[in-house]
Parts: sequence; C-alpha cells; structure tokens
Amino acid sequence: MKTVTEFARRFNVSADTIRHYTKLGLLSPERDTANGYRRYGIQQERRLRFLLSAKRLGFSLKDIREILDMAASGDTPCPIVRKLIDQRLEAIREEMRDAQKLMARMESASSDWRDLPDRAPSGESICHLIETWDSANSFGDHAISPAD
Amino acid sequence: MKTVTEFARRFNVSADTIRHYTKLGLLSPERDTANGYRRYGIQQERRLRFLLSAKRLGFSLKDIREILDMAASGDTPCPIVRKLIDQRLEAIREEMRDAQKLMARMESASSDWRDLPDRAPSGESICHLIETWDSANSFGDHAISPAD
DNA sequence: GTACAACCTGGGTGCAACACCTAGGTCAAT
DNA sequence: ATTGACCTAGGTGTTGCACCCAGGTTGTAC
Repeated sequence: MKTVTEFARRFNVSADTIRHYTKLGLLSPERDTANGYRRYGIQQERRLRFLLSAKRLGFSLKDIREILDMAASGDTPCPIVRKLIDQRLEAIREEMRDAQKLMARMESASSDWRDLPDRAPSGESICHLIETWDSANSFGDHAISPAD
Repeated sequence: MKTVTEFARRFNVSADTIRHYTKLGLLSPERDTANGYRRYGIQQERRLRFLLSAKRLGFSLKDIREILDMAASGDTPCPIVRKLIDQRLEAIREEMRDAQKLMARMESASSDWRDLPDRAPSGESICHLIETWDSANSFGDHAISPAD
C-alpha cells in the first residue's frame, strides 16, 4: 500500500498526475482511516499500468474511462477499443496533414524572409514580412480565401 | 463602421471570435456612444487581416500580441517575427516526430489486433488487446521505460 | 403600435491534461 | 521540539475559442 508520491515515482509520473487520475475516478485508492491519505495497492497498479499503456496508444483519458467502465460492468471493451483506435488514427492522420501544410508555409516564409530587410511599422503596415508573405501567397483576401 | 457580426462575416470568422480578439486587446474597435455597440473601421480591418495572416503562419495569439505591441511602440517587430517563427517551426517539427511515432504504434496495434479475438475482462486483465500489445512491445514496465 | 427576428452587451462555463500554488495537517528522524 | 518531506482539498492557469444566459436594441412587417 503506497502513498501518492511512492506510487507516482514507481511509475515515473508526477504525484499530481496520480491525484488527477484519482479525481477523475480512473484510479480508486483506499484511504488511510487515520489521516485520509490515499493508499494504492496492487489493483491500482494494474489499473495504472493499463492506463499508461492505453495512453501510449493514443487513447484519451475520456476514452480510457469508457473502456474502464465497460470492463467494470463485465462487458468486453475490445470492440470499442478497436473502434476508438481507428477513430483516433483517422483524426491524427488529418492533424498531421494540417501540420504538414502549416510546416510548409512556415518553412517557405522563414526562408523567403532571409533575403528581406527588417522594416519599421507604419500606419499601413504592421510587419511587412507577414503582410508580404500573405499577399504573395494569394491569401490576401481573407474574406474569400477557402478553408485550409 | 461595422458591427461585430458584419465584420466577422466579412472575414469569415465567428462573431464570438471577433469578441474574443477584442477582449484580448488584439482589436480595439470604437464604441457607438448611443448603445455601446462595438464599431469596426478600416484600421481594425487591417489589424484583423494581419492577425489572420499571422495565424496562418503558425503564430499564437500571444505571439501576435507581442508583435502588435512592438509595432505599436514604433519598433520593428521583424526580428522577433523571425525568431518566433523559427521557434514554432522547431516545436512543430518535434510534435510531428512524436505524432509519427504515435501513429506507428497505433497502426501496428490496430493491425495486430485484427487477428485477435475479443475477450471478457477479468480480475487480471482489463483489455487483453492493450495489455498484450504493451508487453509485446517491451514497455510492460512503466516504472523503467524511458521517455517517449 | 406591436410583434418578431436578428442583433447587441457583459459575463460565465466548458474543453484536455495536467502543473503549480495555497493553507494547513502528518510523520519520521534527530 | 524542530526540521524536512510528505499529505489533504481546493483553486488557478494554460490555448482558442464555442456556447449559453439574461436582458437591451434595432429594423421590418403587419
């Protein structure tokens, strides 16, 4: 039966993280009746090990709660686990695509700017680097530019 | 002089977003003395256009505030703009690396699981898919597993 | 004149996953 | 008795908005 800090150290996470998971109901330690301290036993080690594995696989705490709840009610969580991972996968793929595009924009801007001088702001312009980049890339009209 | 909704529509963002930017001080509309309504003129259009361009380049609202503040004080923001974009770029590159690794784990898990049956939870196991994946990938000991 | 839609206001909450801080109680060793 | 390291509950901050509330305003139609 370990206290928060001992338990946390064993799993290489912060005590705050353990308290957080506990507050969310993902861990349910016993309590020391004398002082109210949380006490984590072997069951909670299993739960935390599971939780960390699931996180490594991209499951959110909300996902994990859902899985834990199903398991607690005796049903097999496997079907939703399969579903959830495929959903996350799709979501991540899209995020990566967006991030790729963003990176490309940033790289092109950063490299274009190497040849441009600094310039003081004016009533017309705040930062000519950004403004020039924007119109050079045909996104000058934010009213019309399509989604991206 | 446009009201929030008109202004927002023109730039294809939500009125709430405009109010948000305004609350943060990134936009400073005049006020209709009669009813207190925000009124956005040409100066604010320029600011918003700049803001949206900067966002497209990966700058955070905090970054943008910094840039705007410098410009307001008459200094050229170009040096920090160059610095900030390179920092963001590095940060994004790292996020992408992490996301890549995560994707690889997820894909391998998802495909491994296609051959495995569903199984009911037990006292020992919550979801054997996840637990099996974890030990199969040598991360069973979360106490020792290095950062990732 | 009045009803109704569509607008406006400030201010509050919610999201994800914690990190950090506060104020005060506990515990073991010295 | 005093440290120092620990514990508790609870609140705040992070990012960029979206959404909701109660109540005031504006414009148009009947």
